[in-house]
Amino acid sequence: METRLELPTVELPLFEQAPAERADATRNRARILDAARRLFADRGAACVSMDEIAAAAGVGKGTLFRRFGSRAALALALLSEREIRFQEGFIRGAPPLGPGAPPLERLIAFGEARLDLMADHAEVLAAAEIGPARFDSPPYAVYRLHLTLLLREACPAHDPTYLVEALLAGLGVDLFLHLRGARGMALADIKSGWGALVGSLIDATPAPAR
Amino acid sequence: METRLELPTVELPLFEQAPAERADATRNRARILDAARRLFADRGAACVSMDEIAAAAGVGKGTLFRRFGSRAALALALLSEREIRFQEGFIRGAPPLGPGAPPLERLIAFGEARLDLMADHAEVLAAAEIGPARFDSPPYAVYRLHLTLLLREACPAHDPTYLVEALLAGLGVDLFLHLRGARGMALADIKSGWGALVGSLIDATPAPAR
DNA sequence: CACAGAACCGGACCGGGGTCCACTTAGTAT
DNA sequence: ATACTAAGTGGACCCCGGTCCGGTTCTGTG
Repeated sequence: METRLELPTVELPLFEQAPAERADATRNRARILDAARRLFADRGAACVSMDEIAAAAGVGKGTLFRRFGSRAALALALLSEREIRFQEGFIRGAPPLGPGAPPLERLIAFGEARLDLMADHAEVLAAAEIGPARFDSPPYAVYRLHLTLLLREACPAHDPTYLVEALLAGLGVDLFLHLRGARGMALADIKSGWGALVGSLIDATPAPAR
Repeated sequence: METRLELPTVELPLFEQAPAERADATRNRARILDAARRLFADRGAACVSMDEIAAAAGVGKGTLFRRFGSRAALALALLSEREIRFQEGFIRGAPPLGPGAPPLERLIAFGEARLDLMADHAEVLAAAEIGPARFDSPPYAVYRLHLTLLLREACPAHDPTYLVEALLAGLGVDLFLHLRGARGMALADIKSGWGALVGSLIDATPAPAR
């Protein structure tokens, strides 16, 4: 509770990156990621506690949470590399996933790629996209933007806001696990279901010509 | 560890309901539900712990969990009355929600009624439909069946399995809360989004005639 | 090199959901 | 009325994710 005399320093940061973390911090981050990756692979993500990861990384629990903030964020970090590849696929990649193909085909390809991603990393992904916070994750925001653009292009008649979120809900991890598990669907079935969904959605636009 | 001499009594139960719980158990169940309802209403479902409910009900925590099994199940029980009304609406009620209207209109009405339900009880519902277990809840099974029948009728061309689940995902509570909160959508916007979604879906069927 | 202070560290701690089990009690059979 | 038993009870206990804070270590500065 003291009076500040000096004016707040005017920084001209504009895109200055985070002030560079200390060497030991970087080392610990790597250790943690390694340990987590190993434990998750060995015993299944669901059966590994944060304490165990911390112990395996030779690090205190506080450090672990200081670095990653939450279990979900740690899981997300583990997938970031794969996630980035996926995003680049639909942003800059080759058609039909990337630009160049008609929107419907890009939509289908997007869903199928996302389904492949889930098939490969369902467990970790399930740990990452947990709780209502999943809607605020960076990947979700990217997906949302991508689908919004595609839908605007494909069926400008509708306000895409709800449509986008509903479609993304159809690509959620826990739904995926439910479909694969309790409902016994094969990956291919889900893919063709997705195709039917977006196909119908877009064919139905009162398009001038098909 | 003693030998049973008499043969096991042969009951002829076939649909006999659960062996009738003891009087004190019934009384405690009522107390718990009362306490939970009051606390949820007063302070918001998210801010009430199971210990608090047990204490307010004058009951041990063990009892609480023996009766309801989990926090989610307790929340579900709180909503059962309202839930049953909703279900009767679309099973036996008047059109367009109930039988008699064409499937598309029933689908639209179903979504809107479910959205109303969520708007009224979002908090408790969010406590009830949490985690992957939500797919196994009795209401979910009823919804699934209902949508499956409607879709089979409306667009027999497609396998409804995935479609049903995807549509239901678009009516999930946490998506709802996200839309209302972070995305700032009004209830009416969501409803019209739902209408557009199922509308497109069904119009698109290669129907012989509309 | 010495220093200051920010960034970092680790593990004790917290609250919450869920489980366990020794004890009590409501119904039942005699 | 009495004895028996299965259902019921309650609170101590466990594990887990997440927070806090006193002490430590790195790194820019003089």
